[in-house]
Amino acid sequence: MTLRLQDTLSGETRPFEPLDAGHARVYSCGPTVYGPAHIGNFRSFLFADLLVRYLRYRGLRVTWVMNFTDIDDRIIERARDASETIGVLTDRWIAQFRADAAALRMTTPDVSPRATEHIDAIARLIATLEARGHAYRTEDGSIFFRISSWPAYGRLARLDPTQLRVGERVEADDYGKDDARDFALWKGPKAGDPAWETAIGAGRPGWHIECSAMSMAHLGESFDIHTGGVDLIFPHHVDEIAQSEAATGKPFVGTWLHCAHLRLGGEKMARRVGNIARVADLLESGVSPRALRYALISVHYRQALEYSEASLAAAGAAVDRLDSLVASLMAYRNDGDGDPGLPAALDGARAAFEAAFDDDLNVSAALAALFDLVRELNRRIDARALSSNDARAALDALRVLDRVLAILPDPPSELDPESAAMLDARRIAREAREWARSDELRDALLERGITVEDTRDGQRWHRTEGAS
RNA sequence: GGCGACGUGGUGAAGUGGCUUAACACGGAGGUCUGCAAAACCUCUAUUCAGCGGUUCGAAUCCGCUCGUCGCCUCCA
Repeated sequence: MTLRLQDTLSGETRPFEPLDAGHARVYSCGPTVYGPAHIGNFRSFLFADLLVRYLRYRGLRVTWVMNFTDIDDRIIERARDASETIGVLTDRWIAQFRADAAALRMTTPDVSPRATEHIDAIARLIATLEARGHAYRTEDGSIFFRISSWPAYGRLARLDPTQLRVGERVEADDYGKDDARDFALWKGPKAGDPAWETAIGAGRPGWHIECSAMSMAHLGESFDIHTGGVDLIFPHHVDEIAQSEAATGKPFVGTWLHCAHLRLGGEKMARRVGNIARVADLLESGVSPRALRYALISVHYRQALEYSEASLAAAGAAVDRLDSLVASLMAYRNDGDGDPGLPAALDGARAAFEAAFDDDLNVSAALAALFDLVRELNRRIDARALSSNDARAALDALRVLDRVLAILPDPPSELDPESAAMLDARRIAREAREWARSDELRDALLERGITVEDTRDGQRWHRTEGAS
């Protein structure tokens, strides 16, 4: 069995085969850093994270590029409002994004290019488009892509150009183009706006061309996978394809993957709607970052996902169940011969897990396989069927699957000496059946953020989620 | 107006022609274990897959219609 992915452009689900055998090159449209990303944005970034993690789990080398759009109208506007430079503003929000991403255990991309650091590459790409007759200039120094020069335009979005409701959402055109459907590659200089002096003149890049230039700069003119939210299909990705392929004459991307929206209150989460939630705010209010990650990744990426307090609570409970199992396995001690059925159970779970992910990243089915294993292991723990070595092997197997999911607790760090002493004192009190003293110490440890539970193997402890 | 997606239990959600009289998680009810607590385990919790009609030996799964929800239609992940 191999990984099969559903490509937005062709609509087909087909086996994934990288252009270079054994090396997958992936580009993900990253955030525009004019403010903090919301968890709907993060759903699509975590979907890309899951993809990259699974490709690596499958033994592929992966080069993952996720850009920062650090120049656009909103950034200019915000910087002006705050009387600061766009560099100061975008640095701040990039730092915030990285903190949020780390909290959610998003893999750090191999390259995180910034648009403003690729101005020359962008200018060169535009110059090529001009030379090939796909672009034209307007009086203000802007350069547009001429859609009529590219017959395949719009195929990704399956849009009929004659049916577009031109004018409905298009603001009064600031830049004056030949055809309403043409899009800006380069925006001519405007008083007060940042501009760069380049071989194609002064100005700043349009949005779509950035992603073409940055992906090609780091992954080559043709690469394997391009991800983003469904709302980027049109116009962003449609335009990327047109300008990239018009410039190079080569196929741009092998597989397009698009993540469905996160919803809140039945509607797409969007600043415009006002129904957004932010990572930092949620963590501030005590939400466990792993529960949030679980809530955002636990549904198939092409399925709209409703976010709510209840879904977050359910995710937290599911994560707790995993934590309990991990704690049980770590505390487990038994000198017996071991469970002859264990290897088959572990292998079966792994096979089911992989089959699910191979099927276009069916994470719900993969989680079902994981939780089937959880119940199976708990049963064996209760029955004292495992040996100490079995418990270690089971834990190792869980950690292997977790290379993809990244939802298990971190291996526990050392306890501070004082807490360790309290834990030891409690053990002694329990051996003396001094229950009041035992309960007192349990409460005191809980106040220090350490939850203690008693098992046949003695005490086991874990750090209380959200308290650390 | 155009294009597209979706509608499965109290909730989220797998399953897309027979292996499923429907995974898994959350929630609920009862039980076991236990100094207490917690966890865990066991049993139960959809004769049914928006509605109607059709195809088929057989449909949640294919086709048609109806109803409903959501998304995209120029810079939103």
